[in-house]
Amino acid sequence: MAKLFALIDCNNFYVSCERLFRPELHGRPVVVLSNNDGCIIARSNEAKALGIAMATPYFKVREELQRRGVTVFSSNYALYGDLSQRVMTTLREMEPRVEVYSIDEAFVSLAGSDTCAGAEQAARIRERIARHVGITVSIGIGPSKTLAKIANRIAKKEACRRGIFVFPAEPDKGDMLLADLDVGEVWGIGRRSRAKLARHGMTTALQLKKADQQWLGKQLTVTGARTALELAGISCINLEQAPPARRSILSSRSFKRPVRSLVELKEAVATYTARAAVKLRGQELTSGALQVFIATSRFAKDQPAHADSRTITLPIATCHTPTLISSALQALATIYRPGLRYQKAGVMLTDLGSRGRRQANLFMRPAPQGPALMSALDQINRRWGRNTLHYGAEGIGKPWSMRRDFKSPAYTTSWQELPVAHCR
DNA sequence: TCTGGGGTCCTAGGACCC
DNA sequence: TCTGGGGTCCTAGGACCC
Repeated sequence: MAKLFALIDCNNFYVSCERLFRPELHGRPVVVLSNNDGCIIARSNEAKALGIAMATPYFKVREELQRRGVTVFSSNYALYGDLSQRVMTTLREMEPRVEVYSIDEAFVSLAGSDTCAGAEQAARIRERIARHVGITVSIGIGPSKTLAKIANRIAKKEACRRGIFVFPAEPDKGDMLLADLDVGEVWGIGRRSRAKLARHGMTTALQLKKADQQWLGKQLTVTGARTALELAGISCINLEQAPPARRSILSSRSFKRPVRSLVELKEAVATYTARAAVKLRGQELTSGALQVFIATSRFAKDQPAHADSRTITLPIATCHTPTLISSALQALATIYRPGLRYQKAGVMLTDLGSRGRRQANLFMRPAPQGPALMSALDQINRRWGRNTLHYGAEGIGKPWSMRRDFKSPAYTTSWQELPVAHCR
């Protein structure tokens, strides 16, 4: 059976989420910032038209945005995550084979449909998500995931496509599209690979498609060779309906302002560890090793730069927050250097295993009250809000915690912040 | 003052074993 | 006056994605 994929991608997703509750912002320029209000990571079409580039540092354009009447939001992941789930649920009601690829994208297998039937189904999906959730999506269809991605770009860019584009089956038509596409726009070809290919005179997707497989394997490893096959319509990347087991859990943040003292660094590391542990338990996992890292700013050229990390293997795989915090603080103490201006810290949990079957340690016994205590803590925080109960080690004032000056309310996930409709 | 966070996969190279 | 070869496992670093 011939393979056929659709890529469903939410348009300007974070901006669309914010606009759902601020309808007066339709037709106006809007941007959403990354954590710590660092960079611009989502733009409305109007903002794109003003020439605001993706990933621009906010502080560099703050005044310009103000002058041009651009509305600015801090990231509100509680809101985006919730709306993402609604989009995916709607999609699953219509399609049996769905791979959720990111917060705003999903692949669907249309194997067995011809492209015509596929396009009709895409129109129904698009209409239903708009009606049920209020989010507009674009849909690209192709014989491989990579071509579905390219089709999606075209669906989004060319208004005449009405949000849906099928990659043409006729080879010459397809090649014309690929000849027009910068190779750096192809899924899987990043900045480095693009530069490398350019050094060999290859700049378009069509050239990549026609490149010699062996040569590609040597230059870009097997992944690059696979991408070329995908461009030729030979599907090499399968639909992953069940998400693969997680291999690591990371919690890290930049600070609002540089941190010098070990005391504050300890608070931050304890906070991130506690947050990672909540994620760990949420997925019924334990961690066998933990890595702590700290770094100064990459951009402060006049300051001494330093970055270091330390990995600790835990005696027993665990999801017990106090155990993890004490290991993390131990690791931190070995890498901290006084006198530096640290900009960022993080904690990564690795060597993850499922909670049910973990290797015991002959010489140690897990704290008997641990699991019950952790689950009580998680329940209380789920019910009453994330910081209802927390560890003393996390600190109280947290003067280092990230900047979020323009955050919208948690409209859909907090009773206190529900929008209120006024009737007259 | 102010430049995100959370992931995965692949490869090279070292350690170690027989 | 010579320093094999094959295999596995682990880690660090590079590259990519959204």
